[in-house]
Amino acid sequence: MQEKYDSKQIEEKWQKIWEENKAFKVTEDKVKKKYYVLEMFPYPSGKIHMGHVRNYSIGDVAARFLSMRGYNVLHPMGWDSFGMPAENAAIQHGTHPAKWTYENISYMKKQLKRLGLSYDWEREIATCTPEYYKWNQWLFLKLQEKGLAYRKQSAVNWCPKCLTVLANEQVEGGLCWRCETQVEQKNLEQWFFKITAYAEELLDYCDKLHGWPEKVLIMQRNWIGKSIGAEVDFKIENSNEAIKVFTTRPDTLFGATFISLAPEHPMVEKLIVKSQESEVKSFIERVKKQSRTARTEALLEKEGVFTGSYCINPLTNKRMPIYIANFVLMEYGTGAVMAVPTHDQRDFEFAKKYNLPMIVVIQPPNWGQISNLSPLQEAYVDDGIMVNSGTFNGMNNRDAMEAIVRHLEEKGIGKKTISYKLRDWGISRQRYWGCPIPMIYCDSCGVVPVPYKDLPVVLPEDVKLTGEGASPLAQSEKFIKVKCPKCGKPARREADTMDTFVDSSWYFLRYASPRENNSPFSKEVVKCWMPVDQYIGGVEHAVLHLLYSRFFTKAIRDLGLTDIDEPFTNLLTQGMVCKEIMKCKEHGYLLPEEVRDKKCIKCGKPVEIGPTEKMSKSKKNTIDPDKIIERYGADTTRVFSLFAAPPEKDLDWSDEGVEGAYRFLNRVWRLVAEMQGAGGRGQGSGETKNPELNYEINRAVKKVTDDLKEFHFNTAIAALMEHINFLYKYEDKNSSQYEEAIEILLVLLSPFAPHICEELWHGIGKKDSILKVDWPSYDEAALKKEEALVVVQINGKLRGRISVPVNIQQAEVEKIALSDSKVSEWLAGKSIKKVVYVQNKILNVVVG
RNA sequence: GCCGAAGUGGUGGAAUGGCAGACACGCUAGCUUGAGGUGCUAGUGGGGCGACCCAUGGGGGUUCGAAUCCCCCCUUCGGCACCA
Repeated sequence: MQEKYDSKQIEEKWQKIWEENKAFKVTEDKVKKKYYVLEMFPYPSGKIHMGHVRNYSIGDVAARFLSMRGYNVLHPMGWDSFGMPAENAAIQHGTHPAKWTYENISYMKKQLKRLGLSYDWEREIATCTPEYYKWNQWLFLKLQEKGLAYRKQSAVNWCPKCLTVLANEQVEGGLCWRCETQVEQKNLEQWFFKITAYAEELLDYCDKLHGWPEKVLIMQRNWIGKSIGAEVDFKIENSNEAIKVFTTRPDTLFGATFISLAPEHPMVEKLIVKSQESEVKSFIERVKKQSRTARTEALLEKEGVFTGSYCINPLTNKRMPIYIANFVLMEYGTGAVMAVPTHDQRDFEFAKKYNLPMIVVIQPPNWGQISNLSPLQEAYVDDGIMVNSGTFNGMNNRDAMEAIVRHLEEKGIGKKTISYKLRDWGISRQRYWGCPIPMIYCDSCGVVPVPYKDLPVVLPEDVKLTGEGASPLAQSEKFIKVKCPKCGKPARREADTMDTFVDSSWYFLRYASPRENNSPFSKEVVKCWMPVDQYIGGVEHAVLHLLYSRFFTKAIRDLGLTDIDEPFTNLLTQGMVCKEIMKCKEHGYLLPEEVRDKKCIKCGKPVEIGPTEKMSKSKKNTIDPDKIIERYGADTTRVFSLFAAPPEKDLDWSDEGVEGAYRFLNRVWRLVAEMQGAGGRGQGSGETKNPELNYEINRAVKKVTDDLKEFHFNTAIAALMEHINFLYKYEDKNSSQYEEAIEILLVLLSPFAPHICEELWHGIGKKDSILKVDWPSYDEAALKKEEALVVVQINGKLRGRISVPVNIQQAEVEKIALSDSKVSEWLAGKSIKKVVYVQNKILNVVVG
């Protein structure tokens, strides 16, 4: 064995051997229990970044650990390879998106292999291949048959930079999730997936996903946004029609004094009275020009205009002026709001501005004190007792809610209703590099699905990408022109492609049988592997990919293709990889090489250092994994990224920390190399075990095992460091027991640093791969000590430590403690009031 | 504004009711080395000569005992934000 640890040589050697031996190939197994470990597959953007390294290191340790514990582990990898960057690269440099994508895949795959990740590469998939996206199209057709994919005209989010429509989930604070451009509204005819059909089930199962972080579930629940209320009809004065309103506060109905409509409400036209016409129309024009973001900005001043029409409050029979208000959204509820200024802050502000009547209908418990405050300073939105509400007076408002709804139902003018914030998922994208939507438009037959036998609808290669105009596919005559499958007359293909989130909504199923070519996946094989036992990825997909995948899983189940309700049993959302930023007042963000002695090398001005932020190219605080692997090796890179912080927390990059991880592996190397150098290893027979070393071996096994089960990688590595520190100091290095301790060290460390452990494993004479070794078990008896260190407290303060035989009676411990000179000093002249003893741990003497 | 998470040495973090600071980084001293680096040994929360005292964002509480549980406040980060 070499004296010096040469990470590069070792890592290349073992990666080659593992590949040749197909060490990570996995097939279905009837005997072993399955375990499916999955990390979110990457978009092939060019190179992997530290976030990937962290994500995949976590997954790899989990996969290797479970595999050594006897599970049959499915651990696949692939590429989310449709998407805009490929198309943008094509526009800028003229490279075809396919070429760009496949080159990136090839480079990134090499990078992943250099990390020594235990993927079964025979299961690799790429969503941009016709073999994959054929099944996207197939699933689309199935959903369309079931009415879960449909086409409609509606206002949609348009990103002017990406030149495409975005789903609601892909707009973050009014900005495009990808490029942070202000999103605009456009009225377009688009394809939608009916995710709202699953709103209730998606919400319901949030309570059953015990293996998910509560944070993610809360975000999903909020996104679905269920609220229970009522729909109420407000009859329009001098008309037979009524305005339907959704309210979560039917208890305040007696206090409703006017109605607010969204500017887009379909009845607006009919309600405008001649005298108000010009004013109303100019208001609507003005509001429609505002972006949706501006309109949903909570700080925006509430504005409106009177239509001139009235409706009638069904309970009070009072006239209610009908207003159009800028803050009412057509997409939510019915696009019409019954305004109760006394018990809703928005209505309150609106009513004050336009001098509209206010009637208090819920009395706060402390009414006596605040009744003097009239006129009201703000709306009272909490619970109380009903007043000014006819026969409902005196009831508590919670009970009144139900009573009033019942009353409305009896009169046939209202009903209990549930409303959701979740909208259907718009999936049409006006871009080239995506999965074509398999639909045909025929002047005679209308919208016609592409027959299953004609799948896949292949992306044409001859499209010129300019970044201008509408869907690039529309420009390809060859693609667009098609015969109608029904009547044979000339027809046009759909020119939009699917949102790439469609591709990633079921890829985890494809891994089970990646080469299946009669269906998206083999039903039987999927049954063996699904659901994913452990899913790992960034929290940024909390309501994007993770919600879409849940929806797809349920829809696929209802197509009869599986019987799985939820795709991911356990979810780990890892934190971001951060590093401090460096900034020069004149030159902005600086790379480390642009800073010398804390000064900018361009202008010599002092550089501001910190705070730490998520690594990003624009902030110039990234670290290239290639460079770290080149210098320290994959094992060090992996160990550092797992040791520096618990997986769900943000990780602060530290060059010194990497050095520390490297030092640790070097210590492991030297320790084993020295054992070899010493030549003699113990005979093993007839030796008596050293109790301290025996304890240490079992302690390490237990600690690392327990920590790995909980994904506490940082403390597991710390335990291994303690183990090696112990072995460095241990004197009898020629015993077979010491050799056992070394073997245990290598086995326990191997999921984290597989290459060095494999090399050393063979170095100490083992013939089989360390991958095949069973995870060690520990001897509970060895962890029982004969003596226990009992801490003696007096009034809760530490006053002494005594060593006692384990499990002796409290009285005995007290006797020993009280005879301890230090303890007795503290007790002199005091009377003992109480003694608390926790076995083998602590003795607390309470004195007066 | 609402919801959530977090706040512990110079730093990353450990301890989820029982010895606060495991492990690592950094720093200090010594040894090794021609030197630098590496490696090894020892030390390292603050205060005090000391016995000891003080310390887990701040304040209160529960408990024999609180970083940990409860209440109030402060700060930071994340998510949602006119959703009727």
